[in-house]
Amino acid sequence: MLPPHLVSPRTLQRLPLYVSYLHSLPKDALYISSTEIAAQLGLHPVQVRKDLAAVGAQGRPRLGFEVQTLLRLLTTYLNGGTQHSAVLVGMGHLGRALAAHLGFAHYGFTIQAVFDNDQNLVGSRLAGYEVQKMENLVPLCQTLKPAVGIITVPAEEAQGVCDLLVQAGVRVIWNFAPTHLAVPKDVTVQDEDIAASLALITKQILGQQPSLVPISRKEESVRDGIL
Amino acid sequence: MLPPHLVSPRTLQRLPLYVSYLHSLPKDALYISSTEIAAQLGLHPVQVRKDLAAVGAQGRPRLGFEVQTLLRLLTTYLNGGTQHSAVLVGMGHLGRALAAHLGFAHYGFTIQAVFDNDQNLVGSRLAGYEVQKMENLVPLCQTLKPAVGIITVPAEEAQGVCDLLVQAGVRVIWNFAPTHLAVPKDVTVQDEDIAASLALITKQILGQQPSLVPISRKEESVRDGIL
DNA sequence: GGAATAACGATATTTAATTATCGATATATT
DNA sequence: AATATATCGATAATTAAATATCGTTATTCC
Repeated sequence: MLPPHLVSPRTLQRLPLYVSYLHSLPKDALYISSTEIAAQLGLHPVQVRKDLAAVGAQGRPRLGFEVQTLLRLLTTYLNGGTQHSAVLVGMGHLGRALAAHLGFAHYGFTIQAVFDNDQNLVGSRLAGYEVQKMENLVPLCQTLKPAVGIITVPAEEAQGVCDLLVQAGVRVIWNFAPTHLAVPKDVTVQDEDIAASLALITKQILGQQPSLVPISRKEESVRDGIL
Repeated sequence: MLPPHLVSPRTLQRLPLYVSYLHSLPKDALYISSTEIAAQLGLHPVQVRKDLAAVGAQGRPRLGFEVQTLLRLLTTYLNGGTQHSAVLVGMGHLGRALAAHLGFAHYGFTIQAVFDNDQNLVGSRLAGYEVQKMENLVPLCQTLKPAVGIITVPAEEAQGVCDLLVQAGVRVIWNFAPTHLAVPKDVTVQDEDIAASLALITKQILGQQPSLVPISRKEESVRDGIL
């Protein structure tokens, strides 16, 4: 019943994809098969079954998986049943987009405070949050104890902001600045590197790279049937 | 001399990381070793050497790799020596952030046109681009023939925009909307899924997932020495 | 009610990616 | 000039991920 304690990172990253696909299903759909999910998402049916098994889902022969049960399993697994707290530093366009987006609490995150060093922004309300001045960052974080610090400042300022967050006790950093951050080894940084994605895109354009979802000999016939 | 024609996706995604790290080096640094790069970026030295070898770099025993040569090899490999064209649809906060960001042409991309369906935005200049109305999308794309279509509209509108881009002949889609897009099989979609990243972040918080950069038995001593 | 079948779940195989090992080399040091 | 050593580059071993295979099951159709 309980999902195994170690789900591979690759599987983990696909889980939200299933959630979004399940949401797109007509309301009266009771069951969905791994075959169908795979065909729609361009994945391999066996991979889908393994991914779903990882969160403890079980299907029925000939029918597939119960949609609502599956959704529940996935979402509770993904946010661990609890809401996580975060602070966001840098209320430029990217920061505002993220703040508004994550504001949709169904991602399991709650933004507790947002910061910026622009005096014109400090004190104003953006995306529903009152922008705090940078001087408040360390003291506020020390009391709020956010689980994550989100960095959406220019590359040049990112390391400084990171240091402040670390100093304030934040141990997980989500870095959107296009630069590498040095942190103590008990702190983890997850880089959201657009350059890495661009690299893939570029190779897609040049057609020199294999597709991200490589088509195997066996699957070809299946995929041909999609469209 | 010429880089091998197939660089693995994982390697490809790390290349920009090396670029950014090399840029952060002091100007008078002539050589850099894979050992040092690995230590700073939290990677394995062998992996770094293999990655660099993939773009044709060669180092010197005891010294490492010539910084400037390495940078040149990486950047020319990454953008294939040419500039790529793109159009961007959706000039909300995310769209503006991307437009401004990619405007820095050193990513090898040129944004040819930006679109939005908000009449208040159409005609205005944002991030240096004059916002076009949606009606212009298909005809403009047919003449401009952009290599990539970037989608930064709300999830509900993404499929419609995607269909228009496909109709206009765009064959590579970079999708920032949190939804899965259905496309003909000669079109590739790269999803920039924030939910997938969030999934990793959440597991980081819960401490249930292995680190993204797992620490091997052998490397532990090296990493301990970083800080 | 019985046969046909679509889909599951478990196991095995294959492929990709990472990490380890080690000889060769060129620089620095004595 | 000789020696010690840091680093490379190549190959081998390991680990992780994806895909294939196949027996089982429960539904549907006859």
